[in-house]
Amino acid sequence: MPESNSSVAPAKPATARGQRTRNKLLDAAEQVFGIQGYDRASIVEITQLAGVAQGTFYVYFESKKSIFIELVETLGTNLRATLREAVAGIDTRLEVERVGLEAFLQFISSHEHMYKIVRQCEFVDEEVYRAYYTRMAAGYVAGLKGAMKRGEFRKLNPEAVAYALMGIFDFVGMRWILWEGKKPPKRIFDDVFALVAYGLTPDEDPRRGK
Amino acid sequence: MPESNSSVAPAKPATARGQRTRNKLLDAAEQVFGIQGYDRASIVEITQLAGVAQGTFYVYFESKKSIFIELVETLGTNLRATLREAVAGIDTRLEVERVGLEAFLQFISSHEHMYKIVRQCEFVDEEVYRAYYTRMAAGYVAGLKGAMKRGEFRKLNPEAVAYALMGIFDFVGMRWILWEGKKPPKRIFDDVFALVAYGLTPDEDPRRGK
DNA sequence: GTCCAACATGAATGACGATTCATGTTTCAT
DNA sequence: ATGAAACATGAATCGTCATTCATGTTGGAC
Repeated sequence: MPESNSSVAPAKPATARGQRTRNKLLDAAEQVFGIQGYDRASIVEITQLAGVAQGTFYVYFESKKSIFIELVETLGTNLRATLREAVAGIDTRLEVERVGLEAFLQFISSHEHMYKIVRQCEFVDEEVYRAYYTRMAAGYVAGLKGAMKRGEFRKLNPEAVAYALMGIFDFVGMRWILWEGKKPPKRIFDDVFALVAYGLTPDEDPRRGK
Repeated sequence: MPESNSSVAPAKPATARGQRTRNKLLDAAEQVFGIQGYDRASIVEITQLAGVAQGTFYVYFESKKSIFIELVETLGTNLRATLREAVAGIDTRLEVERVGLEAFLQFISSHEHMYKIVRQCEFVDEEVYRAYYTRMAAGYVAGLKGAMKRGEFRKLNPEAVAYALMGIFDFVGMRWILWEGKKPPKRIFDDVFALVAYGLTPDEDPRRGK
């Protein structure tokens, strides 16, 4: 039996040329999806930007949806790996938060299309979208639990805290990096961090806090 | 001169019947945009759900885009009004935060499509999208400044705090109301609030805090 | 150097959907 | 009651796209 295929998922490229073309398509797709959004993005535009013919797209990807999902999952995996590496070896948990925020802002600075791509995903494949956040949250929760157990952090529901912190990062990134086009000034960064660390309530003890 | 029109913006309805039909279309559009997303939503589907003919749509709206924008702006205006009323007359600012969070969660509980509609807006009209958040932030900043001046809140950059808090609310709402389908349990709500009020750092004074 | 799997091509197919338009129907001010 | 403005209709128009396919081209294993 010589393969029963007809329109199954394309195999991974077998040669270097194939790999190169596939990557060109992924890069182009990240641009186009990021700027136009999923539905307005067209395969024509992606292939043109990648410098290949329309049909070539289907040599490497099963569908418009499948390349999009691959993009989202890759971005998520890379972000999580980046954060993991950034905080590896840091021993105080509060410092982990600071460095994590810094690394997050850095990452999205160099992947300007992440936001739009991830948000579009909500409409393309809800499960993939949720997985993006639940996996991120899971990593977070693990760290938070440890810090709470050790008494480094106030004892709160770790998942609630994880989503709250992700929300802060997301919105601060949107406001400054996405809208302003640059990392927030130190003054902003420090104040966000102070809010996370100490909350809105001023300290009674004037020696601590700002 | 009897009107030079041909395809200008439709006038507001002049009769009660017109008003009713227009509202049916807006309601249907909220459903359809919220479920399908902007691009996948079709005028056919909106008019069918509203129980009118396709052509009727263009009696009241200039385009698919214009009804969508009207929806976003109305939702934003209503949310801001709701929050304003909810916190009116509350004198301690921390209590304002608590009640505001509560009211926010309540509002989105009864407008399950808000999230998706607002997020789609990023791709439909970026300016409208930003305005949604900048207007919300502006209201917030005003309140925060006052509380900081009075010493009720730690002195931090009010805009940074506003976006951080909006981020928290947004993500907590997404995680519990959107994904779980119900308001977060009290335990979650309280912990989110505790984080906002006191931060991650545990109190040295064991009398305060959880 | 040959040859074949892998890769590349771009025109054709088939759907779908926003908007327009020519034509009816209803409302209400007089 | 009545006529004109408002409102309602749904078929027709004009584009746009994802995906397929029949056909060429290429690289590297032997």
